[in-house]
Amino acid sequence: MEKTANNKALIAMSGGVDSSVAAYLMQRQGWDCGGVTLKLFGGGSSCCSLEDIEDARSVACALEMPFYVFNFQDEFEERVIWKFVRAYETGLTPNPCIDCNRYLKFGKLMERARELGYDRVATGHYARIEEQNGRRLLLRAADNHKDQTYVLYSMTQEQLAHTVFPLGELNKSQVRGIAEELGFINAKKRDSQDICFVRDSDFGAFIEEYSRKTYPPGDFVGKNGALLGKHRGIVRYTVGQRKGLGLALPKPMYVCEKRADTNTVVLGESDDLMCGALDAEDINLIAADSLPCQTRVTAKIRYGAKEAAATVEQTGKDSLHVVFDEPQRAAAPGQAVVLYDGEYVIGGGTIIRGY
RNA sequence: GGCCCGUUGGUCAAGAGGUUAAGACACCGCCCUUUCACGGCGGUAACAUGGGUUCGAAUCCCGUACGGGUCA
Repeated sequence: MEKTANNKALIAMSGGVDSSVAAYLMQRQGWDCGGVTLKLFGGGSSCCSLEDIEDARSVACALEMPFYVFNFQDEFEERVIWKFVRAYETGLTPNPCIDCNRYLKFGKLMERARELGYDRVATGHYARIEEQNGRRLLLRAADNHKDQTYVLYSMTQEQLAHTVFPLGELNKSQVRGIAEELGFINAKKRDSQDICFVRDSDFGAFIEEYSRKTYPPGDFVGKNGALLGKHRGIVRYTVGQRKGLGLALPKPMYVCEKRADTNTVVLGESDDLMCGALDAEDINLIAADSLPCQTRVTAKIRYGAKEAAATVEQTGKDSLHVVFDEPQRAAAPGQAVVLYDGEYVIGGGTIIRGY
């Protein structure tokens, strides 16, 4: 086992309960802790408000640990927001949380932490890290319901080696219980949800405002090409979407495909969304350097999706082909597919197409 | 002009004398959720109009209005 460089850990504190309790637990486990809140976005959204920063500061203060605020707005804008906007423009459905973890929390933040002499970064994610034969493995949280490994699949060995997830063995009510016991100001604060940088959940409006472009109306067409109506701009839809289409049709209709080149949105019935296989690129493997052919896994194609049995094949250095035992609903290009072997995260990648 | 058909919530659309007047889409609320979605639960909301027939009419009959078709 490699030696820990030092016992200093920097805790990423959002101002919420989870990361606050994470800070407390790290301290209790004997780490020499500092707390930091990342200033990621300047707009008036739910993200990084002054109040959140003050909540985090208050907890850090109560725990008598140094507290910092890092201004990562430029990095966040380029690596998360613009990427998000460009993805929507090209008809993809991005997951900004994954990029935020990848580039900000375990990228830029970790880099800065180590410059400041902190060997580890801790966060309030519900996930576990284990070491086996010198390899760091990522495991699902003990609380399956809160498990967040889906948004962490991109972590590298280097990142895992310098990360601690103190909440991995706990469930949410235990965490809230600890926060209440300690009298944390945010013990009862509502869990975060929605995209942190988008106000009012209206991300279509956000994209238009942010990119200073408008996305023109186009056609809704059926599988057979029949014109079904007009859509309100391609960025406002995602594969699998049912609500908000504004069409009165005899059966519930869903977005099956977005064709950015023709500004067309293809609709179909629920069954038309099922797909038995998908291709993924930009992959990251955690459990091994590469996959043996035809690996049996369970796979998730959305954060909240249930895992499904599948067989995966690595088709290139950076690509995967996944075949599901049972067809899956609405695989959306741009979302991640994450592969599991029981509790262990094998890896994952970005879906580029489903069949 | 004659004849025929249609007119149900914001939209589409069931209903064929006794229904709490379906369902879908939309909208609102809640739940779920560190993405976008899906999903679950609940809510608002309609029988074009006047007059009959009937114990009882969205459902049957007549007139009016509007829409569509057809005939010279």
